Amino acid sequence: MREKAIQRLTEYGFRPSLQRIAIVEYLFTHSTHPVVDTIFNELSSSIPTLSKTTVYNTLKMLAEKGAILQLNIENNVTRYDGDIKPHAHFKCNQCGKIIDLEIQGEMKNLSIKEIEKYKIFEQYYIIKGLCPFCQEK
Amino acid sequence: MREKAIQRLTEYGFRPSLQRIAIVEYLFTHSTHPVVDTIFNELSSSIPTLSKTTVYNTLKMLAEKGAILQLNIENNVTRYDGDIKPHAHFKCNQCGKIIDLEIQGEMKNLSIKEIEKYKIFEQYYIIKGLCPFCQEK
DNA sequence: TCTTTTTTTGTAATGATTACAATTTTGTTT
DNA sequence: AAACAAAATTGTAATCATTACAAAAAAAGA
Repeated sequence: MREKAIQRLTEYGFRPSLQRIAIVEYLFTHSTHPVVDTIFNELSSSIPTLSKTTVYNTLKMLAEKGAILQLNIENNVTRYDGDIKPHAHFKCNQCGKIIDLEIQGEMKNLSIKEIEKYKIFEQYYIIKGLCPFCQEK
Repeated sequence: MREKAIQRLTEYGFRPSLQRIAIVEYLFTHSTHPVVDTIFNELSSSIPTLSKTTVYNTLKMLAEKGAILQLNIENNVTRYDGDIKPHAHFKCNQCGKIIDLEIQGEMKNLSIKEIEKYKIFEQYYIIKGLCPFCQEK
């Protein structure tokens, strides 16, 4: 997993520093759409000098170039995802849980007018509503 | 447009108060994905007693029930959209502009596994990258 | 009209994110 | 290797959108 993290970093033109590798590796091993605070807390034990600013900056930087996905599902927290294949996220308005929904077939088949003129770094689909469990109040 | 706003409100079980009508009507007449501040400022002249909290609360409430769309494209501002047909938004990482991208064909054709178990209130597609203009640096 | 409920309002607090300058680390050149 | 330059990291302080809360106003019901 560490190797994969290094590969992702270099592939997108980032130097694979200790901190960056740890952050990307964390995303690869936790498909939980973690927030900055969680990532920071989890990594602090292995990298005691780690600064939260570094986590913020690194994630932002990586997302801007498309090396990871920045998910703005709620309006108060930013979540991150190491899986950059286009996919969908369901947010339950009741219990707040965020569920990955698998998309069958190619999401790229969405025929968007003149999409070839745009250079795409990130893309994702957001669905909000009530999850099966919360529907039975 | 005022009538359409009232209709949208009652349709989703909200009482059509002066403030609510104005807010929804603003969204209907401005497909610019406005932020709370803009809406508040624009409406203040016609409703001098309007409170920003009302704008916040109203928009949040309406979005939670699917009467309008809450767009969390950037991680620092929430935008709103009166158009609740599923559609896509492109955010240019360079110039920051948000562009509506028309989707041809039914977005609902996205075959998501077990989607019928979920009750959907809001859904939208987000694409980030470089717009045609910014690509020529 | 009186009472109850709903909506709106204003201020104060919260908390995630960023700005910034200093420090450390890494890479390069002589 | 030492010295220098560039890049990355760190910590603190500031910013600012959003929410909490309680009071006031408006609307609905009796």
